Amino acid sequence: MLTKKAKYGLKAMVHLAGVRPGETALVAEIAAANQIPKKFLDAILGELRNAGFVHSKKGKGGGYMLARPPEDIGVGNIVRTLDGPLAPIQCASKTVYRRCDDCADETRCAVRLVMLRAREAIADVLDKTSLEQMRRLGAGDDSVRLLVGAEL
Amino acid sequence: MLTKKAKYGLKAMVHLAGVRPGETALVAEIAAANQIPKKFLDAILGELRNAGFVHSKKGKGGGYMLARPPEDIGVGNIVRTLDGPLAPIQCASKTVYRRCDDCADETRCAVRLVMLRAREAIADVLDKTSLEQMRRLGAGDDSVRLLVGAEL
DNA sequence: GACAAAGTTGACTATCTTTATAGAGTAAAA
DNA sequence: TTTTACTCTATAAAGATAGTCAACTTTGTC
Repeated sequence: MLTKKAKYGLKAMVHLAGVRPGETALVAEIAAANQIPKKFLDAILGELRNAGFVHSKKGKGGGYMLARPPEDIGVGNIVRTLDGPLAPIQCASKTVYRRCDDCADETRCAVRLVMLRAREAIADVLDKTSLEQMRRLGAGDDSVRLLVGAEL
Repeated sequence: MLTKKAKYGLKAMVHLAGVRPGETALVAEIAAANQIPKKFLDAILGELRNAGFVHSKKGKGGGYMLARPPEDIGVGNIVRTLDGPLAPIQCASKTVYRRCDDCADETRCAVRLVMLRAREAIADVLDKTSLEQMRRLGAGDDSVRLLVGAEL
């Protein structure tokens, strides 16, 4: 389950992908537009800044902006930054693998073997979708739908 | 992210799928074999019983057993029982859909539209894998691998 | 057959960690 | 000197786990 942190973070990133390049958006503005508690969003954007996804500027005319064009930002990596690995279980993660302490032989752990496949499936969606594609989905731009996945 | 509850529950179900039909397994036994805190497993098996996945018998010779043959139990439904919907986000769930309060027009919510695809991908793995297939994966039975998914 | 004893699950509480949020105030830029 | 991001602390809810005792079921024994 995606936490609210990642959900809010993704919404904020989509918002930022929607402002004209070079311009900034205020935290208060993003929070109001997306119904996100402002203080929480403060912390989330802080993390995204530390991870290098966004830049910030203080003072009048300040705010947040994307650090890179939205085509170059993968949705999966945003989620990883805020919620940790995509894998449903740590021992099935490729980026932040960690052995389960409650597993004698992990090569034969049925749960892990199934979750490896689940991880693969999730990553296949999130890592192949860019922030820009995600934004267009929400904008009702049908041209991306085929790229991202079948119509539901 | 799968909670420990679901992880432990799945391990217990695999364990139960491994005992001879008609026989039971003790909570203490399952807990020891899989390194699960016994008390926690008590509660988990209680939920699985209420959901109709397992039967329990008290007293000497008692214990837990599967309520149905493991071929008829979907991994996805076990996870749903213990952790709730598979969808990373409630508004993308098909079984327990609930509207996001922080979303004006959900048909245009970029986050939801991406997560619908993620949900689809997860369900495609977990709902098409039976408990028996999962057990065989862990048992090193290669014959199921092609059915369940590509080799990793 | 009655009854105690032992083996089990089941239910209720309590504690600790993580998630989600709020408040008040600090630092920097224009 | 106003406007904005940033930090620090605090609090409430949910998840994860342990402890205690109650309820039930078999099994032996007198």
